[in-house]
Amino acid sequence: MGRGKCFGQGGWHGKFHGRGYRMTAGREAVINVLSSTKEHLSADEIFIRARKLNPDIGLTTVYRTLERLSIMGEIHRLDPGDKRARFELAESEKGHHHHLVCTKCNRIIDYDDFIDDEVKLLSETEKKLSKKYDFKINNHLIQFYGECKECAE
Amino acid sequence: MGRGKCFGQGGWHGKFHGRGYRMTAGREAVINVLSSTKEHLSADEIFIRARKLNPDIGLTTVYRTLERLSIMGEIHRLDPGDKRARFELAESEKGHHHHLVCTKCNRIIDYDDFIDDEVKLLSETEKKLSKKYDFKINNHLIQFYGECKECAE
DNA sequence: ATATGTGCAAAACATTTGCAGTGGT
DNA sequence: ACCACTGCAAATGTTTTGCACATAT
Repeated sequence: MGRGKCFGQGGWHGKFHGRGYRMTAGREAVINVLSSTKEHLSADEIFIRARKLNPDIGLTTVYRTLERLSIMGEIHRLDPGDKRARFELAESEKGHHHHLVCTKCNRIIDYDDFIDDEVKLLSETEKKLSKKYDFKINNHLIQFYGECKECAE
Repeated sequence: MGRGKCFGQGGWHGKFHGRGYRMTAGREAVINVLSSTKEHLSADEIFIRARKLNPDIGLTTVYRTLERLSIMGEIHRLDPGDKRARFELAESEKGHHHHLVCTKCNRIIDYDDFIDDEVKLLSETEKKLSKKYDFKINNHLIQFYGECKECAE
């Protein structure tokens, strides 16, 4: 998106501005938190870390920023078994991967092994399903559930 | 509850009894609700329907029954974007399928087309992942997100 | 200038829990 | 008779909302 020299790192300013939204200190803090970790953080955990970067930020802003980013397709929202949503930067930022979810401790492990075959099959399936169900597919979620090695009994 | 001489339909009585749990009127109502629909109902929706079968049932019992059934592996818990969990009988009861989730209206469409290729690839992947991450995989969730035809703009 | 973004406190919401009583085995 | 199960009401924890003010463009 060649739009000159003066927009912030990662083009975030442009991503917001281009859609009629504004880049603010609060949003920057949330994005920096998400950019600097591989963990899958909840809104509250993001809030705690973001406050270190910008002590003025409120939890409400974190929620609203996450919603905005989610609508923009820049983050993915994960809903594991426990009832707090978790968030990660979308694939365009971090590389495509799928998840192993531990049903005991709720840990989420990313994997990107064997992804190529999966993605190939999935995109064929997407095509067929789109046609058959007249459904516009934007995204997919692949998760395996089980017990991680720490939780194995 | 007249269950005749042996164990009730579907062997539910036996499934509970065999694990040291009891079959009760409340549980029967919840199971009958789940058995008689293809929809993905929330706890509250199950409660409303179960109350028609058994007016004495309480919402708490619905939640506790769903948790029990989930632990027993008899139902799957789905966590779509909105924040209420939804439930469906496990594959052993209903046939294996995957999901299309509409991000506008939260409708969930089951599909079982093209499932064979998917399942084949998935079970190979499961094997490799289990070994590599020392993770005991019990289940998987495949969902495509997008817009259903009613919501297409 | 102006509409978008914000923090705060209160509300909304699904889900869980404590407890005393009920009921399956 | 025993202990799992129950409903109720209250508690919990997350996410949302109303509002007056602040701020990016």
